[in-house]
Amino acid sequence: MNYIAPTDCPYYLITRVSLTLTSVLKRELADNTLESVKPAYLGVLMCLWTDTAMGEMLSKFGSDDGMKLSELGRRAGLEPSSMTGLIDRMERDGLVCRTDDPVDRRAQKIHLTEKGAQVRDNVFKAVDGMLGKSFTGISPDQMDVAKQVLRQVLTNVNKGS
Amino acid sequence: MNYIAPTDCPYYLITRVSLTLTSVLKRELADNTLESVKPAYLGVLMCLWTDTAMGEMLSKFGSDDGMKLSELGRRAGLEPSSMTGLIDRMERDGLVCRTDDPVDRRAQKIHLTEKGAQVRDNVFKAVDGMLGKSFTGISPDQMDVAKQVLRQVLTNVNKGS
DNA sequence: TCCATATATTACGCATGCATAATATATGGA
DNA sequence: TCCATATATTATGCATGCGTAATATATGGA
Repeated sequence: MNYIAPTDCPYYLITRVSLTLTSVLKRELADNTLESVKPAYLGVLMCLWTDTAMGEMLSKFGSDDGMKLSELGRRAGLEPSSMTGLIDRMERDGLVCRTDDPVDRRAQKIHLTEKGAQVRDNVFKAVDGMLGKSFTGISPDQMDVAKQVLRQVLTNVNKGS
Repeated sequence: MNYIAPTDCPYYLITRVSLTLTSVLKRELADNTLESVKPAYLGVLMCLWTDTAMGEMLSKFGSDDGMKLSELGRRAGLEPSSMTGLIDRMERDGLVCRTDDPVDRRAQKIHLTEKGAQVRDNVFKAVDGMLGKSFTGISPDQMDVAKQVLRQVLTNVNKGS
């Protein structure tokens, strides 16, 4: 019969969990009055928050050089063509803004807006809430193995590129 | 600094692996001259193949009652509103067809076409290829733990619904 | 200086999924 | 029989990502 239960197929499990976690995150964000923050914004926001923190640590208060759209895409793991729409939506939702790169006229710099910087702590709360609710009943050891497996998949597939 | 490496965040890992596996599967399907089979079709096809096999085992050769669109959605884990477009595309690509349900005039029955039945073995080959390439270097024990973790997430989140 | 090549963005179309609302049909009582 | 409620599908719009092609700008030699 060759019948395979869906929950035995790793592909089914992973795609389903991915959608599920995104859905839970969306709810957590809404519960924290963060309707303007979509799950897909996380990668970009993390990069910009980290970058800003780095800048402050280096005593460059208020400098905010911004980050190139292409560099953001590389760090967040998204194709350039996916970035345009993403940054469009984030700009529409008031979290970031674009400026021309003063050095490279092909490029744009992406900056956090004041709002984009302020939502940081609440977004972390929402993410923690999502992870807490979703991963209850799972031991740290199990979690480690699971993460290792997922990392291995990324390594396997990216080996050729 | 509160900096978290992307590969330490389970959410990042899972969403990334989900996209990666889908991309690998798409390539495998293309390599097996199965351009008309999109990754998203898998769930529905599996249900219909299984159902047909069951029917044959019960000596109902050629009966093919088809399966209700709503029932397919339940089994594949998709919302009804996601099913319309999916079945539209599968019909466009020649893998299934709709007929009216003779018993329930609200419902439609979805049937495999001849092509939809024939691609079965090659689709299994493509899925096996995708899993093989993606999960090399992972022991059965690790795999079991990973699957258990993913199942637990689905259980945790669906508990309330 | 000038061209071939590389890089940064954007434009467009497609695939997938969800939520909400509309429509048609069933179904279980009053 | 008739209505309130439930179920099956579809229509619409949005979010997310990808691939390909077009456009603008950089850059490293000849």
